[in-house]
Amino acid sequence: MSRDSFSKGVGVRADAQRNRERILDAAEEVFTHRGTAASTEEVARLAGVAIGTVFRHFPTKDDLLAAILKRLLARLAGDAATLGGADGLHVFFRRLVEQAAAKRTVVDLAGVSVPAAVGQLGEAVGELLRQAQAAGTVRDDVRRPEVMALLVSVCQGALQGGWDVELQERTLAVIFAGLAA
Amino acid sequence: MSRDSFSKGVGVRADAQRNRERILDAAEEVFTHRGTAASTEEVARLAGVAIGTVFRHFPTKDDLLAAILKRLLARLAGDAATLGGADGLHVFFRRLVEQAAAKRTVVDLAGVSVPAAVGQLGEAVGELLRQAQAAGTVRDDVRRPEVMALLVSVCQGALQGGWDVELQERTLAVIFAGLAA
Amino acid sequence: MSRDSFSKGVGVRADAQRNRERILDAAEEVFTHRGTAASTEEVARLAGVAIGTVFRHFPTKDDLLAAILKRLLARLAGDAATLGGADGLHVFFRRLVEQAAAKRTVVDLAGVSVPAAVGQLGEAVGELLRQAQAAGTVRDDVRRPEVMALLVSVCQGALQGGWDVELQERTLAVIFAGLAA
Amino acid sequence: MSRDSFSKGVGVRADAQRNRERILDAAEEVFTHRGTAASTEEVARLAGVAIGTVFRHFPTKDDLLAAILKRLLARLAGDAATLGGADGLHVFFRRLVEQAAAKRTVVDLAGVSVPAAVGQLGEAVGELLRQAQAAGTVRDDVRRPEVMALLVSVCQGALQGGWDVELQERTLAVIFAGLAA
DNA sequence: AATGAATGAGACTTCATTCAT
DNA sequence: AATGAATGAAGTCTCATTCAT
Repeated sequence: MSRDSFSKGVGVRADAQRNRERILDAAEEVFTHRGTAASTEEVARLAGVAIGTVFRHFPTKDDLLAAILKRLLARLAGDAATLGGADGLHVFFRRLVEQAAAKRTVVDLAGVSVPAAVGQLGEAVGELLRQAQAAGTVRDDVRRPEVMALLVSVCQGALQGGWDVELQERTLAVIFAGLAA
Repeated sequence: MSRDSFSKGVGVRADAQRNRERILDAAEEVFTHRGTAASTEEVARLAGVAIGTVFRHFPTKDDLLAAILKRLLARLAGDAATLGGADGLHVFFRRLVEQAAAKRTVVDLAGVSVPAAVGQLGEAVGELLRQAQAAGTVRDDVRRPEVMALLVSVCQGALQGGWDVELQERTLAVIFAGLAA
Repeated sequence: MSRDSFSKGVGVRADAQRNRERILDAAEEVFTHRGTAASTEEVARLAGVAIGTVFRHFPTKDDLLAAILKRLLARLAGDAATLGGADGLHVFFRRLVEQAAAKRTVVDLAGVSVPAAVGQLGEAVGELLRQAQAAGTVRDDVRRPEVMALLVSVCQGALQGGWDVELQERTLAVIFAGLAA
Repeated sequence: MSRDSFSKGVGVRADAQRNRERILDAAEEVFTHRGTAASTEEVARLAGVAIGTVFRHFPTKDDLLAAILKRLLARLAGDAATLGGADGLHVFFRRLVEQAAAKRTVVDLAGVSVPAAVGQLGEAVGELLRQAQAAGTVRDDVRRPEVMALLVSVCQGALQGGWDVELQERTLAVIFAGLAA
């Protein structure tokens, strides 16, 4: 009956876990493209589960949104951790902006409580900043808060106007110049 | 304040105009603080009119949002027109960010049709940029599109994190450095 | 000032009367083409008066509908009075059906109180029937109520399916055969 | 009445089906007596379900109206199929008129999309006509379209004036005479 | 008598959430 | 643990009717 190699109890949990992921994936896809106003039912449909299942895993729509944001931030922090060196910060910056231009997640998620999650991202960015300053790519008096602020700002901006690649590069160029030693 | 130079037979119109303004003010207040998802009914309540009156003036919620945006942009363009000189652009930039930090309007209004209005703002910013470059405050190869992009970005960013004055200044400092000759 | 040859008081009344007619014409046009669900405001627009004027003349939408119906029936009764002879009834019948196919009035007006007005129409039809029977065109045992019923029925039917001229003729042919001696 | 031959795992469906029928019944009752302008909320009330349930089953008021019409036509076509012989057409005709006199449905439903459903009814009537002509009860040159037209007409007429049984019979008598050989 | 802005009840519809199966 | 039907509050919008000018 249970389709796992372990006991029933564990089997069920595996199922549940699988559903949880599918729901999160679907939710990211849906809210990312249609904004947070999209209906939870559409998420369920895309995830291939019934609406009740969504609410069993995330008792509230806000819980679902928060979970997406948390996962997204964790992913970004992971990305950042793989970078480093003189221009790790720059690469991360650009990468983030590219993502934001394609998705709406970060923006619309504003308002959802973002407890510790941002903390992780902040630390990762701090590390990149430290390395860039050590390499002399970034001025020494630049501090983490404004880097974070610029990061968030440009991401938000990117998904507004319909930036093309050139505009994105010219905009980043100004910021990179401002950060440069 | 101005009572108008006519007075006979235009009485009702004056009332309607007064209501129109009250509705716009209320709408700006409401949507600005709660986002565009706030209800039209709340706008009516704050404006002190019945819901039907709101819809008589703005047949659709989108019409109302568009009207707010239009008025806001006109106001900003007007502001810009009074500035100039070496650091007119910088002043305008900072002023805008301060406003955005207090309001949500600009952000959430994205998606609403923004016909010619943005045109005005773009031109005003272009003029400020020209003057700043003439005065040598801004590098010559900087062009209007990226200035607009940065402007929008930082406004968006400002109303996310809850920037304090210091963070705002440090963030703008990076951008101004990036723009500098 | 008053554009009539009599006293001011009469002048004003003439204006009001003119408005009343314009409103009735507009209402017939509007309700006839869009059904009784059309808005009173549209009637006012077509009549070229303000909505308040419509309600001054007809305190209720139902009053307006009743007035249209009354006028329509009076008109039909007048038409009938000009006919007669062996086939006056047949001509009237056909004429009515043609009208109904183009308008919706009679149908949708069902439900509105139709006090004495139908009386007039009934009498006119009764007279036509009498003459047709005198001429031997219609069977003697046919009575007014069923003629009225058939009249109403075919009018209603005509504005449903989209009858073409041929179908209308074939349908009337059956009824005329049924009435024939 | 019938409990269905399945029973496991289809429980909810049975409930839903039951509700669907209750809503259709309620809707037929309501729209039939008050016209299509009656509110969907009243339908819900009479059906004993919440308003949301009505819209879950019929996403639009028009969908609900169309469903009623479809069911009504199917029922009529079924009735017709059980008849036949020399006076099947006459019986069907009379039966339909009796129904119409009590309900408003057929009339007001005009305008709602009536896809294939009418087709079924048309065929059934065609068959009755053929049999009546074979039996010599109806003239050979009478064709289906005018029979349908008369059918519709008299139904419409019946629910206008408040026909009593006698008037109904006298009216049908004229039509039957017109159809007779 | 006319105007037209304002009113507010009520219509349709959506959607987060609950709960019987 | 999953399903999906049911719920009902809330939102947008329409329109008959009132009333100040």
